[in-house]
Order: sequence, then structure tokens, then C-alpha cells
Amino acid sequence: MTGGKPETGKTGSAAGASRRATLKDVARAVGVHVSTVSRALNPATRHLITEEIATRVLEVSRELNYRPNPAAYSLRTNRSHTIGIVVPDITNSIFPPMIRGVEDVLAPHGYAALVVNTDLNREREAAAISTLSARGVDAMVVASAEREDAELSALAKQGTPVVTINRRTDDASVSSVISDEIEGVRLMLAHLVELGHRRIATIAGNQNLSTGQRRYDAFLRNTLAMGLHIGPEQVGFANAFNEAEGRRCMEELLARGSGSTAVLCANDRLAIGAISALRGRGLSCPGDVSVTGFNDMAMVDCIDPPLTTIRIPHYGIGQAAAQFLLQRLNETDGGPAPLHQVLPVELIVRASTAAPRKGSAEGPSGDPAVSHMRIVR
Amino acid sequence: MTGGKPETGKTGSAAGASRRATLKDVARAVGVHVSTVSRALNPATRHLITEEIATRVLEVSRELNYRPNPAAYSLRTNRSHTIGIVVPDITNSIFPPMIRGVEDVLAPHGYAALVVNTDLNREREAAAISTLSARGVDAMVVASAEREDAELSALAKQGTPVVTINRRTDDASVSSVISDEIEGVRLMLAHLVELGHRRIATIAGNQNLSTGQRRYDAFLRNTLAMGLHIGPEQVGFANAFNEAEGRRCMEELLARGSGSTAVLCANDRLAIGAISALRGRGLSCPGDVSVTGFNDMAMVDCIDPPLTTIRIPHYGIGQAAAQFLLQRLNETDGGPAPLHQVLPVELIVRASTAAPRKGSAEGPSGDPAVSHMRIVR
DNA sequence: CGATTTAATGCAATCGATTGCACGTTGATG
DNA sequence: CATCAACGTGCAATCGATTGCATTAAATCG
Repeated sequence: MTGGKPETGKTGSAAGASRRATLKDVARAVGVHVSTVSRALNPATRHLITEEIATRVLEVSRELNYRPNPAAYSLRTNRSHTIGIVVPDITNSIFPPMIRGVEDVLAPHGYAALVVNTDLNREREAAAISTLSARGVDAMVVASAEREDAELSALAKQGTPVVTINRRTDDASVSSVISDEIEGVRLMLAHLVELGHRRIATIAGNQNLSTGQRRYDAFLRNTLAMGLHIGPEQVGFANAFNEAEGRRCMEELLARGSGSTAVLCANDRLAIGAISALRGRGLSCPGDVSVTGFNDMAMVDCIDPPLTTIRIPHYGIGQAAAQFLLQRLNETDGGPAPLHQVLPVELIVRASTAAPRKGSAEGPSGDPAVSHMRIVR
Repeated sequence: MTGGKPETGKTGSAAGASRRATLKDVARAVGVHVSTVSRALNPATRHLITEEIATRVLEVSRELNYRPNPAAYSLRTNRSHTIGIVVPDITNSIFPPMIRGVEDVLAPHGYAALVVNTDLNREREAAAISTLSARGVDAMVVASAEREDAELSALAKQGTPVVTINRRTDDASVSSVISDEIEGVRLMLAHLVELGHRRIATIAGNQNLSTGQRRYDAFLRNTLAMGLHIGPEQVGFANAFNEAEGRRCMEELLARGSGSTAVLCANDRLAIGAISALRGRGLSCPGDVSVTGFNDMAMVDCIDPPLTTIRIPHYGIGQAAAQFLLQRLNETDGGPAPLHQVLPVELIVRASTAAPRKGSAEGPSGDPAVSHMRIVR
């Protein structure tokens, strides 16, 4: 119904699935050499071709619905116009917005993204990176970086444009885009202190990940700066950023009787686990204990109670990473120094934080519900 | 160290980023022709080669860390070992598990996935499909199908292996993998009826999408079969599957005074919107009105109230789609008839449903909170 | 008006693999 | 001992683009 295509059927058309038009087809139709067509079609070389022929080539190639063969292009030029995105698990809802950020920036420039999951598994990460580079991606965005990440360092050293997002490697030669976690933790602590909390515990993340390390570090520095005393009974270390670990750590905290009135969790999922552990002990959030998250992942505004958290710019992180790579991709030289971006965060106060119960931090209270939280020493 | 490569240095080696090994390099190192290496490396043709040489080739290619150039392979064979996944929005958490299902099945077979988003936009879907096929993907998984989808039909007719997931096209020649929505709606209605509900409203989805159409259709058929009477004041049509539309439709329902004690929503996000609208009117869920979702997307077990919903096998849908495509990809002939799979669902009862207030459906109740829901006619 | 520059196009090599066909060995057969 | 299979390898074409260089035609100059 679209008009064109006279039934002369120049291309065999035997089976019906008429072969895709190639440069040669266009050249024949216009009556010039393939190299002329190639030049006419490439904006960078179009000026070499007579105006008239160039437009004729454009016309015909549209008529024939010519689409360059990416394999041939890639074989010749060594560029695939494909980038790789490595994430721990696409199912974890903090990653999809980052991925979209990357794709939305890259797509208009003709790049598509290959997304692979590693499940936090070292070997799978190595395999993923290896697969992607074997596939000849032009660059990589890695959300699964560990602080010590030999694969990533090797990749960067080898010259592949690569940028980590959300996390960083300790190796400063690998570029990164992260959020301002230090400031995020500071904002959150300030919020809790303002509410009146003095005994604040934390559920820290995996210290082999920059997120875990930086957030815990910021917790220690800021509590100290604010004049709060933190004892070992007030920190729990999660082995993974998930609900089960949040639950486990909260129970540990409760069992130790840290007497804390608030718990700052290294991310939202830990916080969700912590809240569920509190409920399991018959405690309420924020009634008995305030709990805070980090990331502001999707839906945490709908949970019970709506989570007070730090919003990181998921989408913006992806965008920034993509922009950085685009720039790298257009540099002919090896490129300048690695770049480390830190994007601003925002405190989102919802209902999982409230002022502490009167006197709850002063010692064993009459309320049996909070007796677990009394000061031990 | 690897023997060969006299320092004649045919490959510059100036910068140091030593070029990737090619078939030619392996051939030279072993002392045979590239075609021999190619055959030795291909399991299907290995038998043509002397055992000894074959193993030698394997050895050397490992030593040299030989990785076939995908562009060259693709150019020659016309297969990219890449599939395309088209989703409305990767940020919508029902899709990531499906994508993982696809990737987890495909990856072991050497396929990688290109993921693109369409934002429910016809043009963007057309562009996405066109981009993917221009990139030469071997097959496509499409989660963004509309009931009338000319692009998809064309693609299938043209011979590209394609399968829709979660949704279907009306064109039966396009294969699909969906969940048993009819049964899901039936289970949910049975659950509500068992709780004692008689006046049940629905917030139906976009009727241009198979999900919207099938779920609404099942609602009508099953309510009728169960002897329930449904009037026009009991159905709201959402234009999109999101919270805002859920809210709007719920408000419409309330304004119309349908007197319903339960609302079956076509998906979870509509349900979340509906609950929020109820709250906005000072009504409680499930106290005043029970609300049900569909899909069991991530986190709906944590929201307030935890949502009663139908669990569809997100991951399984992806897996099934991938398995289907793998099979298609291995057929040499055009392939048999299109396949339409329907995967089983499960009723998940949580706290957003409860028995209706006594007499609430019998007429205006004394409770001002539910007076909005009285029977009008 | 002939010589020389400039502009536009064609030629052919190349990227790295796959694969039909030809060739040379080897061993079995009559 | 000559003949012929069968087997294992090598040769060379091919996939579809890009690009340095050669070539031709047109334009400029002296």
C-alpha cells in the first residue's frame, strides 16, 4: 500500500524475502561505482561528490531502502557502534533507570547496548567483560565494579573506553560516575540528629564495594564530627545489599542491645529488611526505631512505612556515563586523564523517621517493646 | 614465548596494544592454512582434520587467546548471534525479570541481547524494530506488541524469527508467550466472591493491548458465569497501565457511586493508583474497598496494604520465549506454524482484600466513609 | 592554445572469517 | 603394479563495506 516497488522484481524475488539492498545495488541503480555511493552516503566525505550525484544517490538508496551492513562496516572499520553494559542484576530496580540513561543518550548517536548480568559473581563478571570485548563493543559501562577489580583495570589499561557507574574501583585510572554518598550520609545524619536522635546505629554494606565503603566511612566521619559516639555494638555489616541481610543485621543489632533509636542503612533494600526484622520483634518503625535507606529506588514511597532515604540520580548517572563515553569515542588520540564524576543527591524525608520516644536512649525504658534497645554497657 | 612471530614485526606493535590474534596468526603459528584452522576450530567440521593437527590448533589458539572476529563471521554467514529485545520501558519492573529469562537461556548458546525501549510509542516501536533488523539481529523478542501491529506482522511475514511476550498481536501468525490471564481473572473473582463480595467493579486496561482486552473480557465472562451483574457504572477504562490512570479511574468509579465493595484492577500499578485514590477520599483498603492487582510485580508485597494479586511467571515467560527462538534458529527450513504458549498463573492473597463490610452492598450504610459507594439506581 | 592544477570518480586492496572445489597422498584393490 | 577411493589440506572466492591511489575530465594559468 505504500506505493513504490513495481513488480519488475529486479532482485530475484523468487522466495519473496528479497535480499537486502547493498551498496552495489545502489551503485548499479544510479550508474556509478560503489565507492562513489559510499562517499555520497557518508556526510564526512559527501563534499567529494558532485552535488547532483550525491542527492541522486541519497534518493535511490532511500527508494531501495538501503541499510548499511553493520558487519561489513565493523569488519572494515573496527567499530561496532555497540557498547556493553554490565550490571549485577537487571532485576534490581536501581539499575534499569541507569541503563535507560545510557541508552537514551547513546541511541541518537547510533549506538545500541548489549546488557549482561553478573549476579555479583567475580567469574561471571570476568566472563561478561571478556564476552563483550570479544564481541567488539566500542566501550563499556560497568555497574558491577568491585573495589579491587583486575579485569576492569586491565580493560582500561588496554585502551577500551570504560566507565563505572554507581560504584568505583580503587584504581583511579578507571573513570567513574557516582553519586555524592558522603553528602548523602551527612544529610541523613543531620536529619536524624535534628529529629532528636543521639544513638544512631548503621547497617553498613559490603566493604569490598565502593558504595559500602564510602557510605560507612561517611557515617563514621560525620557521626564523629557531630559529636556522636559510635560503639562497635552499633554497626552491623551486611554481606550483600539485600533484604535478607538487612533482616539479619537488624536482628544482630537488636540482640546486642545497642540502645539505638535510629538505624541508617547503606541502601533501601537493607532498610526494608531491617524494618521487617523490627516488626518480627514486635517493634514499630518509626515508633520505636527510625530506619533510613539510600538510593530511593522505585516503590519505596509506597511501602509501609514510606521510606526516608537519599535520592541518587539514577537516570542522570547513566546519562553522564554515556556522555563521557561518547566524548571518548570521538577522540582520536588515546584520550586524556580518567574522569571521576560525583553527582548530587537529595534527602527525601518520608515516614520511616520520626523523633525518638522520650527517654528511649537514656536507659531501660518501661516500654517492653523497646527494652531490646537499651544501653548495654 | 609462544614460538612463532619472529621480530620482523610485521604488525607494527608500536603502541603496545598488540592486535588481536586472527585465524591467520594461528595458522602461521601451527604451520597450516587458515582454512584448516577454521575447520579444526569448528566442532561441526573438526572431523575433517587429523586428530593431531586439530588438537594442536586448539592449543595454539588458546595460547594466542584467539577470539573469532564476530564481524567477519557475521559478514560471511549472515548470522550475528545477537537477538533484539523490545520493551516499552525497562524501568517498569515487570520487564527486567522477563529480560533475564531471555538472556539466561540465550547466553549459554552464544547469543547476546540488544535491549531497546519504545515508551509505548508507535513510532518508536517501528523505529526500534527497524533499527534492530538493520543491525541484523537473528531474532526478536517483543514485549511492546499492540493488538494491531503492522510492523510485527511484516517482520514475521518476512521470515525473521520473532515472538511477543506478555502481550499478543491479533495476528495469529506472530508467535507469543503470555500468561493465563483468563484463569487469573477467574481465580481472583472466585477469591473475591468467596470473601463475600457481590458488587465487584473493575479498572480495565488499554483495550488496544491484548492484556487489557483479555483481562477485561475474562472479567465480563466470569462475572456473568458466576451470576454477578455488572453495570457500566462498575467499569473504568484506563488509558495506560500506570498509577495515575488507576487513580483517575478509581475516582471516576467513586464519583459514579457504583456501590462496589471490591475493585479488580487490570494490573498492579493501576491497583496502587486505585488505593491511593481511596485514601484520598478517606476510604480504607481493604476496610471499605478491596483492591486487587495483576502481575505481582516486585515490591507489591511490601506496599501498604500488601497487594492481593495474580502472579505471572515473569522469568518463565522470558525463558520460554528464548527457548522457542533457539529452536527456530536451528531450523533450516522456514519453520513450522507459529506457536502460542500460555503459562500458568497463581493467586497470591495478601492484605488488600478482605470480606466486605456487613451490608455495605445492600444500600446506603450508616458509615459515611462508604456512602460514596452506595448503589445508585 | 598548450601546460598544469584541481575536482570528481573509478580501481582495487583490505578487514577476518567460511566453504566449494581442486589437488596430492595414502592405502586398498584387481 | 597400475587404478581408484578416501582422506586431509590448500586455494581462492566471497560476504559488504571503506579508503589510498590512479585516472580522467574540467578548469585555470601563462
